[in-house]
Amino acid sequence: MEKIIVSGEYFNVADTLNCGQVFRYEPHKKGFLVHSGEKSCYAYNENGCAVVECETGDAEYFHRYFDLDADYAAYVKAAEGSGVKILQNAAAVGKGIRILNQNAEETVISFIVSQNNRIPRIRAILNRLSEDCGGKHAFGGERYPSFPSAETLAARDKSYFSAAGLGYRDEYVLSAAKALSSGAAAGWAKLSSVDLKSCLCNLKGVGDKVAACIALFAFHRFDVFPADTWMVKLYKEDFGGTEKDAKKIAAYFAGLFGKNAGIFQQYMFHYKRNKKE
DNA sequence: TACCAGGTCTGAC
DNA sequence: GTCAGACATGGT
Repeated sequence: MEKIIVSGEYFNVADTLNCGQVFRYEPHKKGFLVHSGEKSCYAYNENGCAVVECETGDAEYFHRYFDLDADYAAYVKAAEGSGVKILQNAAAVGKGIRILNQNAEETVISFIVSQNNRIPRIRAILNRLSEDCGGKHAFGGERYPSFPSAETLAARDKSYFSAAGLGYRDEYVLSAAKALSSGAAAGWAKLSSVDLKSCLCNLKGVGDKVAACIALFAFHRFDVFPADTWMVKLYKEDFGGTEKDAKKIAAYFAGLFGKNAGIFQQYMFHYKRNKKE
C-alpha cells in the first residue's frame, strides 16, 4: 500500500465526493472508498490533513485524480475577489472541493445516466452496471467491482440496460458505448473546450449540460459551466436573471467567470444544494 | 397523487 | 430559432 498525505485545508474528501461530480464511492471507516475505472483508494481527512491510501503503483494515478498539483487556494482567493456574494459564501464553505480528473469513458456513461435523474439513483444504476459487467479488482485485500469497459457495455443489447433501470436512457448508453469502443474519444484531450463539447454533443443523449460535465470532470476544462437545475434556480433567485434557456444561462456564467467557471460552478452547486431554505 | 430529478430529443410553428 | 411535450424510474 502507498499513502499520500497533503494538507486538508483545500482538500475536504467528503465535500469533493459529495458535490455531484462522481458517483462510485461509499463511506468507509474514517472516510470513503473511492472507485475509478479499475482502481480504488481509501480517502479521509484526519488531523488537518487529507490522506489517500492506495495500492502500490497507484499513487501517481490518484495524485492526478485528486488534482493534487493544483493550487486551490488561488481559486478560493479568486472567488473571494469576484465581488459576487453568493460565490464568496460558497467558496468559503466549499473551499475543500477539488475537481477530479476522472476516467473519460466512465464519466461519459455516468453523466448520460445522470440526465433527469437523482444522484442516489444514478449511483445505484452505476453500481449495478459495474457489478453486472465490470469484473473485479483488488484493493486492500478485498475485491471491488470495476467500471465496465465501453467494449463490454457495447456488447450488451438495449434490453439489458432497460432491465438495469436506465429507462429511456438505455439506447443512449448503448449508443455511446459503441461509439467509445470504436475509438470516438481518440484525440478529444487535445481539442479546445468548444470543439470537445461539440464532439461530445454528437453522442446521442449528450446535450450542452452533460457535455459540460464531462469536459469539466474528465477533461479538466475549467472554462465550461454546467447549467443544471440548481444553477438555473440560482440564476433566477440569486442573480435575478430572466433568461430561460439553460444553454444561454451557461454561456452567461462562462462569460462572467472565464477560466474559473467550472470550479466556481462546483462551489455554488455544493452551496446551493446543501443550503437550508 | 402529483411533482421532481446534475436533460435531451423531436416535431410543430 | 424557439417552444412544448414526451421520455422511464423511483423517492417524497
